[in-house]
Amino acid sequence: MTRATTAPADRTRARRPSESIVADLLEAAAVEFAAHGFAGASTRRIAQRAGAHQPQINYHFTSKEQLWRATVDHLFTLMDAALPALDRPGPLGHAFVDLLHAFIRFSAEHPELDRIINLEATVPSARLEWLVATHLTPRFEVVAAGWRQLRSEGVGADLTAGEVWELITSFGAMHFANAPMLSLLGIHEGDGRSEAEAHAERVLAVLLPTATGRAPAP
Amino acid sequence: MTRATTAPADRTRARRPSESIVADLLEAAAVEFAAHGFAGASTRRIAQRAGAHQPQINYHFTSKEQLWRATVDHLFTLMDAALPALDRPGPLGHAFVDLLHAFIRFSAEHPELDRIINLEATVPSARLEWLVATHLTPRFEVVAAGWRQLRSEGVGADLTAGEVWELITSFGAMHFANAPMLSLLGIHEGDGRSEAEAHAERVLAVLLPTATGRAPAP
DNA sequence: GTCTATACCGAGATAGAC
DNA sequence: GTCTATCTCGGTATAGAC
Repeated sequence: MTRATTAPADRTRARRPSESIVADLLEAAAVEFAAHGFAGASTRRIAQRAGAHQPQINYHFTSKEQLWRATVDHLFTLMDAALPALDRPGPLGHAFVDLLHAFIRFSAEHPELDRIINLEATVPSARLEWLVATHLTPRFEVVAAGWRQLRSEGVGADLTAGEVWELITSFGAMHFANAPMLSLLGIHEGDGRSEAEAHAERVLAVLLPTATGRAPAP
Repeated sequence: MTRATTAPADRTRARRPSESIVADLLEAAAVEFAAHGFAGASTRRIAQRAGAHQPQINYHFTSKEQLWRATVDHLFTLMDAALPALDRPGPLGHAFVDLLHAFIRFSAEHPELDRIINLEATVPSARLEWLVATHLTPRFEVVAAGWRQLRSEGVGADLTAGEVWELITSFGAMHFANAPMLSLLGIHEGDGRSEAEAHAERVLAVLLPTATGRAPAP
């Protein structure tokens, strides 16, 4: 493949038509940052994975740090597009169930976001502060308000909003973020779409044990 | 402090009496590996934190990789010393409750181990294979056998052994491993010893909702 | 066993031709 | 905007005096 011109084809990497380089760099950066963390990831490898040259990262993103932030922004944009709103018309419980299913499904398809968040979560840093203030806090507020409303209606397990958030982001997302380890352990049935739905039901069995016709599997 | 000899005191680091260097290096390595991952941690910083010189790491541990494995071994040794056995005399349910309390308490006191595991869990590697085969699989087998026994006695929520393992290691341990993020989010009340007990009760409320006089808080 | 000096490599970032 | 060449820095590991 790679075009058959008269020029030597054994170039380090075929020249790119310059169209989607930024998008390709963001996608490659998500994989590398998720796999090795900010410090461990290298811009050389990111560029190589995207079929670009390393200095193009500095040209398009100024610095490695800016590339990291753009990558996180990009992944959250993808996630928002995949999640339904919580304040739509109809029963809040149904909206909550749908939101959780969509979140788990997204975590299965894009484990990179949860991995990146977990990699930053353990040590204070400017990146973590930015991540929490920019992306996590606003979303937590929405979920927390929804959960408190549900609880005031007598629905849901006896858990605080914070505990619900922790349960969803740890137990819910870790199943896919840590898939390589769980696979070696013999847990993790397979990455099929049905696996995401099954896992969402597991989480819901804990959060909404008796609500809206939902019950623990027999 | 640091001894007042005639020699210049502004040495990079005071000379060590050579007694506990290995132990100090292991402790420093746990902190640095937990904070930055294997690739992101640097042997220079580890040595500096331990009050040693960087080449001493290669002398005592041969390589960075061997230092990492020794660090993991060390942390698991600490954990084993802090956990009660599951097959002691008496009701298995009680032993299970005690084990979980001790595990959560250890996770609160030594969040480094869970952090190191999570940092490796997301990408296949020789280190991950070693970690799972050497340390995780044997312990998982014990917990899984205990859980299946409990279930056969009609005790415990309707969860597989794998799901119980995931719940404990993610929701149970993440509360302390990700404390910096949760603190910025406004979750996480404080690191007190009572916080560990409270969190263990939360996990048990999910795992053993109705067993042995245990019930969800009113 | 400890410490200094250093070899060697790969990192991020920049300059400048194209 | 792209690409090559290169600067500078920090990484791991090793040699050899003490």
